[in-house]
Amino acid sequence: MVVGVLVQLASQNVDKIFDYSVPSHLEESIQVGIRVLVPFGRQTLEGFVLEIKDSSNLELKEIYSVVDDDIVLDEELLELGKWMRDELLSTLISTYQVMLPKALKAKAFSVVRKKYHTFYQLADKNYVGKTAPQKKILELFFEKDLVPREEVLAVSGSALSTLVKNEVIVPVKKEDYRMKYEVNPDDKKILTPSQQQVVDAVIQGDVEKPFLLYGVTGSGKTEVYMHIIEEVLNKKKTAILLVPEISLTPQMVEAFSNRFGHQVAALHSALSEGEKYDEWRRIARGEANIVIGARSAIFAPLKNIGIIIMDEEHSDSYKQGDKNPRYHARDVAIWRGKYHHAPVLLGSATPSLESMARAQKGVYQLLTLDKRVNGKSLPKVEIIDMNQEAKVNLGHITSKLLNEIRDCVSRGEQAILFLNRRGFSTFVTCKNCGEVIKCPHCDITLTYHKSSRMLRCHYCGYATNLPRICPHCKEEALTDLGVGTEKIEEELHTLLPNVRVLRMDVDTTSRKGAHKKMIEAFRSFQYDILLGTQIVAKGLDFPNVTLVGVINADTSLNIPDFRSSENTYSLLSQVAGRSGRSQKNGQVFIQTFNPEHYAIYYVQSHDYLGFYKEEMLIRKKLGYPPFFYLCYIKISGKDSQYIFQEASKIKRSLDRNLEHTTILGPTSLAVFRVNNIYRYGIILKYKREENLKEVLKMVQNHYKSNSKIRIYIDFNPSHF
DNA sequence: AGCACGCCGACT
DNA sequence: GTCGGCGTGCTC
Repeated sequence: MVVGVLVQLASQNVDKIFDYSVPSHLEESIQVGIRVLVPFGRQTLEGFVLEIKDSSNLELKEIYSVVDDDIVLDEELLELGKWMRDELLSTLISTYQVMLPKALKAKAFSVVRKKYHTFYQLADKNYVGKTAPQKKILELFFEKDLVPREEVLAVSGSALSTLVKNEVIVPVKKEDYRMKYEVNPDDKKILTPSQQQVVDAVIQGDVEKPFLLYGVTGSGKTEVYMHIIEEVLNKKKTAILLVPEISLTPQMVEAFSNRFGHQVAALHSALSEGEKYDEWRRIARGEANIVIGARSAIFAPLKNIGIIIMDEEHSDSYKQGDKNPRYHARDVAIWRGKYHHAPVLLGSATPSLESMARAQKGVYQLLTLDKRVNGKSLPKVEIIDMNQEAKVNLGHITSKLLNEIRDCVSRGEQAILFLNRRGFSTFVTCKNCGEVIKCPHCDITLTYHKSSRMLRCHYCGYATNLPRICPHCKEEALTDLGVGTEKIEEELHTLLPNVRVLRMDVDTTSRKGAHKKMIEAFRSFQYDILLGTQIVAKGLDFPNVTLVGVINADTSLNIPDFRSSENTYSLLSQVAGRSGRSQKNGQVFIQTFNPEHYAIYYVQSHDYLGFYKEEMLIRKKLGYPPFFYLCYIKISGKDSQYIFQEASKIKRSLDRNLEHTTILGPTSLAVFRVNNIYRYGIILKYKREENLKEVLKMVQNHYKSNSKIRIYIDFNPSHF
């Protein structure tokens, strides 16, 4: 027997199948998708068995051993990996590695850390208990087949040993999973007619086209997901629910566990590697039918998938942008949906422009929930012009907002204050007039480089010295300073000394469980105001919150990225949606230096489609997605001159070989040097370019054994 | 990714 | 003469 093995080395040079012979005593345990230990040059490596054949014409080494007792990658995932490699120009091994929990991504030798737990099983069904304790123990087996050791011990230790000795009951070792969910059963809620329509459409509809569920904040998307999943489970199928990689994942898991019990498995960053591994095992063994998790949960080893749901589908956390394979979970979801003939449901209150454009074209099926389940209208949004206020008030909270907070608290209601830290302090703004300096060629905010005191354009490379005075109002008021939550907290304490403020940001929530505790404390009204960054913007549901204040709407607007308007609109809509979710009407106040900006203006009228239309015009004009595809090529190395020279060569070669593609760059990255590695970027914009992949592969191959230079290719980057 | 081979400069 | 720099190529 001969096996084709892909070794666990993330290098393009060895990303191919190596043949090994299998000693006869291992033949029985060999399967495609199992891991084996093999000699490789002078080293010993783990690899995946991808092929089994009879012979080879090469002289072969023997595999040392088989690592697992079962396959870790099934046929579907093996195939998916090959598709990802071709689609993303990544190595095959990196696609398989991203599918598995890190505990399985072995170095030289894998340490299996499974924990076991003893259960007892009834072996002699005819045995009648001879003593009272024996009878009691046997009663335990009326209800279940496996009884944990503790439960048996709790009755009587000596009776247990007698029964075991007589082989009436036998011990069974099972893997002990670290995750223990507390389940507080929760009844299913009755859907509104429009929610029910969405469920029916997904369950009975055309599985070939993904669904886009556009549902306003508070329209009850989560309940819709639950009903869909229930229907899928009734058909004995399984479900994946993807949620953005943020701290609210555990909340979602809790809600689903309360509804569906222990068949829910969670895969997200709050779990330790060991816990993730345990959950992964439960899924692989078919003990969990619902997987909830962040990006990589899309690779959950479920069989017979009946639905894939992607909540907050616009979230950029679904795109892996920092390492290979640079995949988007949405694309993988659609692939797996096709494979299983299962519907894919993308849900959002602010769909990405790409998805909405596809829905408009009929590539996706559009479903809409435009009403809140509480029957109330969306909160009233008021925009506070900081340009006026800044002249009379040096603080960050306007007198208008302050008065509203005071009123809200005195009514016995709660407020959320949101500090937008996205894109924090990388741009330069004028304290006097709010002017932000932009690139003369690109209509994109210039990035401030503190070290050189220069402003640069990420896109075209334009650079200029930081001017002393504001080009707009001529005042000496340019600043790159931003504010933090601590400063706002201080300000609140001074202005409203008796109001209880809970500050929530990455600093205060980093401790495990801190996030949940804080949410519970706020919900139980131990605080009046929840002050925080992105963390408070999404998904939280506090019935008593009737006021949402956005302290600085502009920061995310000023990021040098073509998606900055979209991200701002989405963020503001999400945070506005925290207000008035229950019986009382909600209000929202947005402080901004750009009251006229459409990304802010449309939040006021809750007019996503209005925003969408206006943003589409701009994308079309500037040649950005969804009208054009983008591909980002990053070139890096230690010798900056050499890297620039090679980057220029690559650009020229692309110019020669690509006909319908706009090629920008090379420009140095915003953070040009990281760990003494210099980095250049080339941006490709194209609609249709038949031989793009081939040409890029050529570039990759040309440099693959050149250790001085590294090439990264990112299709549809979420940002540059 | 390692590791060996091999071809050049600079030193006990 | 030998030690060691790293460019190149190979791993079933």
